[in-house]
Amino acid sequence: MEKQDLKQVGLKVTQPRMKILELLETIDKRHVTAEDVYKMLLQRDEVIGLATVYRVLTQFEAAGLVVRHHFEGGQSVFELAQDEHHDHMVDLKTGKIVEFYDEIIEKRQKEIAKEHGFKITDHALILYGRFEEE
Amino acid sequence: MEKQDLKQVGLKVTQPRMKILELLETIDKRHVTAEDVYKMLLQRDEVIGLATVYRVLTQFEAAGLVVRHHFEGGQSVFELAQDEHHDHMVDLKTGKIVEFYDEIIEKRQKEIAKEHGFKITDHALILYGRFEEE
DNA sequence: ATGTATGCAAAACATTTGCACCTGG
DNA sequence: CCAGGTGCAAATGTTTTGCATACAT
Repeated sequence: MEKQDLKQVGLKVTQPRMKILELLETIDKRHVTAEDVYKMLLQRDEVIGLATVYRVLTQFEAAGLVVRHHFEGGQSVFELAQDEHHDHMVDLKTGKIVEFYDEIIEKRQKEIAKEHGFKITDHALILYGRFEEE
Repeated sequence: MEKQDLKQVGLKVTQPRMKILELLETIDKRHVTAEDVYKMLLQRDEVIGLATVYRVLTQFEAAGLVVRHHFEGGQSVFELAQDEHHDHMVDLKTGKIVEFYDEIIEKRQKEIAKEHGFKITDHALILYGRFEEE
C-alpha cells in the first residue's frame, strides 16, 4: 500500500509521487536514471515533468524510499530501497547490473573503519567489468 | 623522469602535459578535480585552459597514468595511478580522503565475481562518513 | 613542414531553481 | 482556503567539442 508509505515519510500523497513510486515498484529493471523514469512514465501515458521526477526522486532518497548511486557515466542511478544493503556488479558494455551481498566484506569494512576512527554513514562497492557471454 | 612516462604511453611530450603530470606528482593532496588542477596551475603561474586540463587528464586516464573516481558530489576526482590498487574513505563534511587496502576484501571480490561469471576490469569500494574529531 | 595539441568560446549534458499556476486535504 | 506541489523555462555546474592558431619533431 503506497499511500501509507508516502504519508509515513511526511510527503503529501500527490499524483506524480504515486505514479513514480508505482513505476519503481513494478518495473523489472531495478536501476534507473531520472530520465529513464521520465520516459517510462511517458510510455504509460503519464506526463510528469522531468524536473518533478528529479525533485520527487530526491525527496524519496531523503526519505529513505530509494537509494541513489553514482556509477560511471554521469547520470545518477536510482533504485527502490530494500531492507538489506547490497553491492553491485556493473557490466560496462551492456549496462546489466547484478546485486550481491557478502557478509565477510561487510564485516571487514566495519573493522577497517573502526581502525581509522571513521564512522560510516554509507558505502558503495561496485565491481565494473563484463559478464561472460550468456 | 616524466618525459619517458609520456612517450612510453604514446603521448607527445608537450608543455601542458608535462606541467600537469608534474603538478600531480608534487602536490600532497592526492585527490583533485580538473578544476583543482586548473587553479593550482594558475597559482604556479602556469596558464593552461580548463578544456586542456580535462583533455589531458582523460588521456592520462586512458594511458593508465591516473585513475578517475566518481565520488558523490558531481565532479570527477583524479589521482596519480599507483602500483597497488586501493580503496577510499571519504569524509562527507571535510572532504578528507583516506586510502586503504584490505587483502581479505580483495580476495572476496574476486571470488564473488567468479561465482557470477563476471570479469572485473575495475572496482571501487568507497566508504562515506565522518572521521572522528581530531 | 605537418600532424597533433591547445585555447577560447560555444555546445552539450545532467540537474536545479524561480515563479505562476494547480491541487490535495 | 492555502500550504505545498508541479510545469515550464531559464539558470547552473561540469565536461566536451569545433575551429583557428601554435607547437613538437
